[in-house]
Amino acid sequence: MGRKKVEIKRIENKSSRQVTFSKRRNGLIEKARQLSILCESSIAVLVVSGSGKLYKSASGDNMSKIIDRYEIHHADELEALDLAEKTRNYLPLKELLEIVQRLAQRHFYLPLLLMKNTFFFLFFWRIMNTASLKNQMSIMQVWIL
Amino acid sequence: MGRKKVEIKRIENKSSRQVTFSKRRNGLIEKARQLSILCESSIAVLVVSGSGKLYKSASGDNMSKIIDRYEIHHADELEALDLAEKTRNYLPLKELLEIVQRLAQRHFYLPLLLMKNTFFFLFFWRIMNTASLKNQMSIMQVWIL
DNA sequence: AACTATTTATAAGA
DNA sequence: TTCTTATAAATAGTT
Repeated sequence: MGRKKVEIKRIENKSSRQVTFSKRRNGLIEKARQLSILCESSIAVLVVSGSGKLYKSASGDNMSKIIDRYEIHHADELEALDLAEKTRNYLPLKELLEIVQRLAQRHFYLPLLLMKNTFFFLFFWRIMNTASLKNQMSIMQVWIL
Repeated sequence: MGRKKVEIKRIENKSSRQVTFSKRRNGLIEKARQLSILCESSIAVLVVSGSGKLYKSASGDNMSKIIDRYEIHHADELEALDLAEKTRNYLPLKELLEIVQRLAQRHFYLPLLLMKNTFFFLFFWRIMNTASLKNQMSIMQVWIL
């Protein structure tokens, strides 16, 4: 799609890498916009450059809603919902914590679990060094006012 | 890029819309993969079809990390960081709650705020009927064990 | 699911 | 950089 065929591998020259990044990033976002309109769909594109700068686009719906949709469809969420099902039968706290810890290795937060007349929030904070993760995990019970 | 030039507007014919959706969706994800490799970047693409089916791709890094990066860069997060700045000076709880409530209309959760030697989690649960949102919002102080 | 005429994207050059 | 243009790549309509 240019004067020469390019191999898909890291572009070593920094300035051509930057030029290509800019061109193709715009191209990608434009393609997303077109697909969104042509086929009535919602599309989120998140691009993080090598230097950490973020470029984003959301077409058809806003970013938060598209990401929410992702979270809902996420396989691990299904696991969490299954967990919610189990907890309705008063899963022992120990087992609950083990499942949470497994999920915690991948996610920032976990969804609300509704048990009897009480909401439980399972949450944790993922830190750079996960060694002390276990100690930073908590389960909190919240009563609806 | 085909036998005829197409206008960028909703394709009315359902079956050609589906065919185009499939072709262009694959094209988009392939473009994302290429950009990721050529320019050493991380790219997430989330596509929600008209019927609600989700298609996703993450290149260069995993989806959770890219979305985390988005959350960090998110404008509202800047607002939250600004909030964190303010709270270092012990913003009255009432004002804090008002800001949280504003943010709460758009987001499921809010980031960790680090204040003094304590972590505060600001969080809420967004429900279908947001009428009673205020009552379901909480601020919790968590001590690192 | 392939094919191919065309349009579109873009690599290199100006 | 921004614009141009030759060429590769994507894809619309067809089979």
